[in-house]
Amino acid sequence: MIKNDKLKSDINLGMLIGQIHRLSTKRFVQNSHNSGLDISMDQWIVLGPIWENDGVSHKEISEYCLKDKTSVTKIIDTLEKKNLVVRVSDQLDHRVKRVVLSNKGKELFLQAIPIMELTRDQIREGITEQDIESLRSVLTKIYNNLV
Amino acid sequence: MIKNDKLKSDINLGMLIGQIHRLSTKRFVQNSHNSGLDISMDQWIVLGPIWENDGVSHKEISEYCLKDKTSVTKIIDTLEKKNLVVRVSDQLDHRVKRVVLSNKGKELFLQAIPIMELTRDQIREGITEQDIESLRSVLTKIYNNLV
DNA sequence: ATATATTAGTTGAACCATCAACTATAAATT
DNA sequence: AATTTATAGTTGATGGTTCAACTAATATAT
Repeated sequence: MIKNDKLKSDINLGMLIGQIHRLSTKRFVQNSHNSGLDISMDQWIVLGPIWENDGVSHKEISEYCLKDKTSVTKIIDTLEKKNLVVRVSDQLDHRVKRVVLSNKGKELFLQAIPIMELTRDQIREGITEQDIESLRSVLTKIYNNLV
Repeated sequence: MIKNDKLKSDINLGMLIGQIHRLSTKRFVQNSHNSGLDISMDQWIVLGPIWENDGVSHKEISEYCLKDKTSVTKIIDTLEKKNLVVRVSDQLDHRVKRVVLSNKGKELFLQAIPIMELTRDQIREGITEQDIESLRSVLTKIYNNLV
């Protein structure tokens, strides 16, 4: 049953991607926890553009992180609850909200950088730069098929 | 800042994988919906081993699908609510629960197969078999680093 | 044979994703 | 200038993931 085997192999590829997504997220959170940091993968991802560009809007965060605006709203809700960021209304366009890092947020982000690097090294152990580039290339093709 | 660029590129790779995971899931659900089927990606994934091997246990589903046992419990909860499967206690080992497809479940699964194939074709458009094999190879290495 | 450890599955809480419907504001149309 | 349309962000509902703690049953050790 060639057809069935094909189907199965696709399913497995999809499950592989899903599992890697889950496991790498989990590994980052575990590494953070082992260093006494309380941060989730998605919180880290959303903090990134705020760190790079203090006062960036939800929409910009959304585009940068490839996340839905609803998800961004909710992650910023929890970041705000944890006093890591503050929302500020734009003075010119009252629809947009700009997000600013608190000192606590800056501190956390700085501490999380080496954790991210550690996680990357664990994920990439024994994998060549060529492998990574080939991975990135195929993933980009798939991404473009889906966008 | 070589170091920062490296970090950024890793973040992007992780976000790319996350986004592909989300988008392909979304595409499958949309395609299903367009054909009048009500099924999520994870429900489809869990139905797979039950279809292949009627009466398979939670643990076996969990291993096959690379999903946590908690997730499996909850997905089967919703499958059962939708009358697609039934849980049956094992007669020898009273800890294990075996999951059986209902007729409605069989019917849905059969209808979903072409949807999955369509989704695969959309995802793989313009991508060679070699690309896929190289993708699978690198993903497998990453997976092994994380397990 | 009894005590201990392991295994299979469940529950509740916290977080994230998606959808649809919503508010408020700004931009475009006429 | 008034109406319509588009944009930015929020809310509530449903589903999936993880963690930690739990129940119930089996397997192991002494």
